[in-house]
Amino acid sequence: MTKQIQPIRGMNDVLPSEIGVWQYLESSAREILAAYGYEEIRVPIVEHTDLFKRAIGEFTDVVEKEMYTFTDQGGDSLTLRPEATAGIVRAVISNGLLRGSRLKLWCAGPMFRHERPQKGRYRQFNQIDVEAIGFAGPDVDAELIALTARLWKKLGIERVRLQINSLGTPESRRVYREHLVNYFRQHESRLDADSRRRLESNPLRILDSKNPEMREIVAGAPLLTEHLDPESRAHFDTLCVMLRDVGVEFEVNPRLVRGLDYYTRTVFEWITDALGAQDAVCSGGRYDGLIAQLGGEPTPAIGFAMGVERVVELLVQAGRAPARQAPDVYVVVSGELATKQGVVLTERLRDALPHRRIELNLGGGNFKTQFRRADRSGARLALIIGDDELGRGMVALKPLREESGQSECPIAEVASRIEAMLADGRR
RNA sequence: GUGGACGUAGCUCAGCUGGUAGAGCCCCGGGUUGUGAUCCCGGCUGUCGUGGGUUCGAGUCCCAUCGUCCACCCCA
Repeated sequence: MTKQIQPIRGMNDVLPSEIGVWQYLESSAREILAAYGYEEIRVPIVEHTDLFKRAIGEFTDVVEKEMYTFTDQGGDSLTLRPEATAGIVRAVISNGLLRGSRLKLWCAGPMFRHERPQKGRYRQFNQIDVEAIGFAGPDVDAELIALTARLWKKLGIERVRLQINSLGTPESRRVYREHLVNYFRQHESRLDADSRRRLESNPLRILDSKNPEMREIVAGAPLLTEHLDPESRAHFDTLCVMLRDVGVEFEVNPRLVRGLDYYTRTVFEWITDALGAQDAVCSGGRYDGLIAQLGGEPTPAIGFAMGVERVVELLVQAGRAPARQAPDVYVVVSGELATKQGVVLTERLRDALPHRRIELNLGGGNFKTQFRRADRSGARLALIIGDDELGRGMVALKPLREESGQSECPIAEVASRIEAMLADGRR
């Protein structure tokens, strides 16, 4: 035996037994996005490293230590995308799609971050990413959030709640940041090691500390919401009113800070208590400055990313994982002639009943074996093709999920007979 | 990057204080020669994660390494 090759840490296979939930989530999302007028865009998984550095921020954890970066044969530094927005914005600019037009786009696929894996966090993970470009809001903010609420409802997910906040403009945030740093400096002796580090790198994150000992200091800190510029204040107030008007419940969390540098004004996050330490299921916000920062016309925009693995886990926990698709008919063959005819008759059956799942027994096996396979497959009907029956121009049909016995029918009528039996036994 | 727990057949796991491995499920065959899910009988599978060390002897002790899980950091 040669040595087996191991899978890469933090990268998972989605097996056929699990794929049903994924498809359920994807098709539900696809449907709702289409209903809101969003169009799919597909962009590369690899981009120039500089794109992410400029978009996400040079000194964020994602860029500093979590990117899969490599040099290609031409000597360029490339990176596997750690998030989707940067690539989508780049594509919009590269293809000249801006020019005053307004875009509603979505994109789904894998992202890559070199982190230590844990529950709900993997090195290759999937996101459904939605972006509305060219809208200043707050109406689009409200609609986008309503879209996500509608998706949870459609999926039957209840263990999520919405938190929102406003980060204001870059200017007001900078002013606030100074207030915050001043405040924490006064209490520096009481800060834990992580928080002291953040004082330099990202003071806003101290507000988000999970250390209970930090709670008191954090509680006394100045709030971002108290330092918003008037326009951001109005924007946020209107958003809150709109959300109430459409019946989306939310909490304002003045300590909600996003990790990526590009966010401005509205930020939101759907969180759950069902996934251990990883509580964010879907989050995003407004990034009014990013497009200009990447070389496009200054254009306001908002977007969010949904963690597919996390939502899949919520669906599984909620018992919303669809059952594996079983065949409608399993074709059992007996005898040399019947084995040959089995292929032909099954193909004809597929012509006649294209919407039915028909599984032909392949690779031989005696009757007992074939029936066992038929049973395990979950098929509702067994179609029996034997040399005896063929000699008389007949085949046999046996229901596998009910008591009623086996019956014969002429080959010419088999399609309509199967259809009748399947329709008959329906729930 | 840091910390803790764990790695025994395809899967779930047992294996006491060291004496060269077991159960259930799955899979395959059989129980009158063409009929499943129950029942009965039989059968297959493991370099006990990997590499060293201690020992007459290690799945069982020690070290290292890889991997999994959970948490920190950070994030979807």
